[in-house]
Amino acid sequence: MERKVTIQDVATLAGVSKSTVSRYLNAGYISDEKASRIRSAIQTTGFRSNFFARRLKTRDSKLIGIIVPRFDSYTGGRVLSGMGKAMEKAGYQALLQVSHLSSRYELERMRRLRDQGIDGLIVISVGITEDHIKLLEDFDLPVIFVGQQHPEVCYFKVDDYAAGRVMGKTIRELGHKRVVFAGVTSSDRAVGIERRDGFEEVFSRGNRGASVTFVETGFDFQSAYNAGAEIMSYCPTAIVGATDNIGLGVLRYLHERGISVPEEVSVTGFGGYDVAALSYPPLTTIAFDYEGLGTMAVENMLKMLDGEDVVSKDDVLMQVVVRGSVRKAINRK
Amino acid sequence: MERKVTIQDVATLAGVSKSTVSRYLNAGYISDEKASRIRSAIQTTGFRSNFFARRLKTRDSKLIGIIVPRFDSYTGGRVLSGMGKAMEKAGYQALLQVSHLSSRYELERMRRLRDQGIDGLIVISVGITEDHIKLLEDFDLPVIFVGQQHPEVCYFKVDDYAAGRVMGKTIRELGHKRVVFAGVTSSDRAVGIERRDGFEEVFSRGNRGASVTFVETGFDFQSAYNAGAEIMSYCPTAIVGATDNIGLGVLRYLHERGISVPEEVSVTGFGGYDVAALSYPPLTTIAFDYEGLGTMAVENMLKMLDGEDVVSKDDVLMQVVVRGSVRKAINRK
DNA sequence: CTGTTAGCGCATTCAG
DNA sequence: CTGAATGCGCTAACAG
Repeated sequence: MERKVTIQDVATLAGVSKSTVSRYLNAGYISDEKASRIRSAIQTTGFRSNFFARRLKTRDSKLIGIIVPRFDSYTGGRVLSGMGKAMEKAGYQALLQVSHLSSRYELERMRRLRDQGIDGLIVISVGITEDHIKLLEDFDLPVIFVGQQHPEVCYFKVDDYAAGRVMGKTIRELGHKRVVFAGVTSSDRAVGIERRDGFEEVFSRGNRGASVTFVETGFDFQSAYNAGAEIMSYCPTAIVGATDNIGLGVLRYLHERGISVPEEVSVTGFGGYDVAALSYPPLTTIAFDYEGLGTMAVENMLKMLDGEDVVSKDDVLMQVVVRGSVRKAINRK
Repeated sequence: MERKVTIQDVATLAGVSKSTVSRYLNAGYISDEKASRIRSAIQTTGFRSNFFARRLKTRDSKLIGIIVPRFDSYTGGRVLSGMGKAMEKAGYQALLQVSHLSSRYELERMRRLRDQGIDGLIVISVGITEDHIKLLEDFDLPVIFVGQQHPEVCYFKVDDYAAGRVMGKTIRELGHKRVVFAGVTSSDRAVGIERRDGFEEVFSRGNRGASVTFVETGFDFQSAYNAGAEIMSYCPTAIVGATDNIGLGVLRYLHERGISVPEEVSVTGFGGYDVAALSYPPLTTIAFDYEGLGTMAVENMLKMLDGEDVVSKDDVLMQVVVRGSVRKAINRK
């Protein structure tokens, strides 16, 4: 347990004062001679400045708190990846917390992170509630939400409503009439409500004989798979999963039951997970630029940290990816 | 920019001294009366103790640095997930960095993290080199490596060699003779060398007429796909991918070329990615308990932090998962 | 260009 | 049980 070497040790060894060393460290005015003496003193002592002492003075930590719903999620991974790039470029680090897809945990993590000396907080949220707004009142640091929206906060997200509409248009134009929308809890506004509403809006309006039945599942592959029987009980010609995971779970169910896709029923998802290209048949989906979303969130956080104003954005790039899992409906009588 | 409220403010408002407040905060001796006065003072001021000041005194940060190869990787996500659970339980947080699958970056991140006031460091490594060992010499904090091994460090990993052997046995028993092993760079000891060596050892030894050709690809799906033509040029009856991603990439290539699996050629992977169950046909693989690995790494880090000794472990649970992508070889003349 | 002097906010002796 | 005093290691005026 060797004593930690401090800036003082370096100073005495180099025969200068603490402040001179500090200046050396922080690009201040230094004569070449002393600079080199200090350099070698640091070398021999193996000095490394104390992170906490420094931060106690300077007031900023170069730390951004990030809350993700899960670690092992495709979407989260992509968003984080985009965030990582932007943070790295700016010399920031991530302090990570997981909400386990729970609003309660999310709030708890927000509170905890706030007290950890971070400069800003980014929450990949599972839904922005009144409790969030209330909590934000005694936040003295910038907060950005990702993936969900609320008029009173700064957020960045994909346009789930538009995505739903695009999907509605796609399925409608293929002539499908009996559709099951396999979605998630409406406590998730973006995925649970917006995608569904967008879909129904375009698909149903003035579409004679069209019906869309809602079946609720969880977010994971498995729970979608489990809902397979219920879904099929409605004899749909198309099944729209609210996420690619759901679409894939359904696909698996159908495959095991020997129900052929897309001949007997079309299946789609949302998200653009690259693994969705590997299923059999490959899943038609709407691909979002999650990485871009992450980058955008961080870049705007940096702006906020810089005192600039930022405006929320909910129309991150997306793209319909039509693959083998859909075809024109055969509307039997 | 309202002044930050400090422990002093609370003290004066409550009519006690700073130290009493500090004691209140840290479970010291306090009279009930003062305790409640302090409680309400904290309430009204909205006091929150300064993270950095606290850490400057107490010397520990409850922060564990973690380096992952990528954010958007299945394996990394699972390991992180396991780590997250264990850290949470112990009240630790993760300071995250990405190595981008590069040894150079990995070293750089290790250095950076070391100077960030973390209590310990866990590196999901892409390969432990001499530079790592050298760097470790002036590390004054516990370091654990995950996924790779080296006699001079503490590490936790799955038994890649054994996994290779198991796969070798599996393929051999199915009667395959002409095999292509689609692997990765040998700079990755675990995945690039151990899995391959284990496979060859069991598959080739005394296996009359057996041959295994090595084709190098990257870690990602796409580069495996790109290697498809080269792989097939050897006319294998079985293709063993060093990871599930590689297996899936190959599968995709074959599917697009109309080469049927497993009728014409068997394909396998390593890892147990859950998406590998969704491919067509579902991929035979060896599943590792990555989440358990992550948990184990953190639990042992906590031990080290506690001054206990820990021993490296390289035999994390694994399990062969035989799915539709393999069948008995038809060894035509 | 450089040394001296003050704290940053908190935890922790040490006397009461 | 409590308050006063001290210092963690560093940066930032302030005078030279």
